[in-house]
Amino acid sequence: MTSQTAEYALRATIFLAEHDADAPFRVSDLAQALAAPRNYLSKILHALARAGVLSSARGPAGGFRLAVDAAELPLIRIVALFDPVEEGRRCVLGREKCSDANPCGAHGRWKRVAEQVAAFFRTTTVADVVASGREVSRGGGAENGRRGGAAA
Amino acid sequence: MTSQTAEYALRATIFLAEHDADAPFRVSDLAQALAAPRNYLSKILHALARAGVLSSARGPAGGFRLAVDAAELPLIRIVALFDPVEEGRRCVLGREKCSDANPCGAHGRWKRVAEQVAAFFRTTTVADVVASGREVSRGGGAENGRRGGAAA
DNA sequence: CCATTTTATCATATTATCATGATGAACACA
DNA sequence: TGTGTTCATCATGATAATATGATAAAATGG
Repeated sequence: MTSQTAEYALRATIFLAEHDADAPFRVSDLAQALAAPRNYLSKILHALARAGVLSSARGPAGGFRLAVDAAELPLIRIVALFDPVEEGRRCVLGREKCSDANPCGAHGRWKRVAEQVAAFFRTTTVADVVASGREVSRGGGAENGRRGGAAA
Repeated sequence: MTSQTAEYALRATIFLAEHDADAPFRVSDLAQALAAPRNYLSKILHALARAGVLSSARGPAGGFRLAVDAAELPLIRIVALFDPVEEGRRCVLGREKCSDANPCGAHGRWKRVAEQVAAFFRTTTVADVVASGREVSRGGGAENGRRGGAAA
């Protein structure tokens, strides 16, 4: 449904929102926490930073952090950077020109479903996901912290 | 949402259901009608035949035709041959183990949407798509026939 | 049996996605 | 200034999806 790349981006952003700390997170820490390839994730994080979703800083005490309010950050803003979400409403049958005016046989039925998918990404914010996650992990949590001062 | 391959399969099957004729359709004719690569489509049609959705015959007067009642043929049966539809209900965040018991923060919201998508493929039949297509093309159709052979 | 028509299949090319390793460039601090 | 830390970027490889071209195998009709 979404590419591996977009999933890494989502998980990284959500992780940063969950662990809002004083210090930013390094790529290595994020890569380990998310079980994602380090340099690959680096490129993704960079793209998120360019898009204004994250902020990045180099050098000691550098790293990535959330640059916007998680409650004002719908998932679509993250996913759309990597996956063609608008085309997500493309024709199920792959017809180039499938529209309300010139619909394929599945158009009406599919449109309703596709709109639900689009709405999910548009209306769900990172804060929503974080809240749902916390709500559920009552008592089970244990999400290891991993971030010392300089980690040693 | 679905792979190119699955889209070709859907369109080919629907085309055959729409143009139910005396004579079967050759790969070349289908490829041209669908604007799909010939040999690639051939493999796809073969897979559909092996799965019992189509029947195939070689030699002169050979080709492909629908092997089952279009009204008894849900789209899932076609798509599932090429795309991992069951995993389509996988976690949006790409977490390996995301379930009702151990959900990610987006699980609840996403589950509802994913179920709608799955239901679309399960409950929509090829006959439904054909019917919707006809209903719409009142007066505009012009779907060029292209098949000399029998047709008439 | 032979020639023709068609599907079936194989070998290979192309492209996009996913990933790794090496190097460059900014930053902090002694 | 210099050294080490970190992000930024480049070059390359691995893999799967998509596609093409050539050939084999079945069917049909002479």
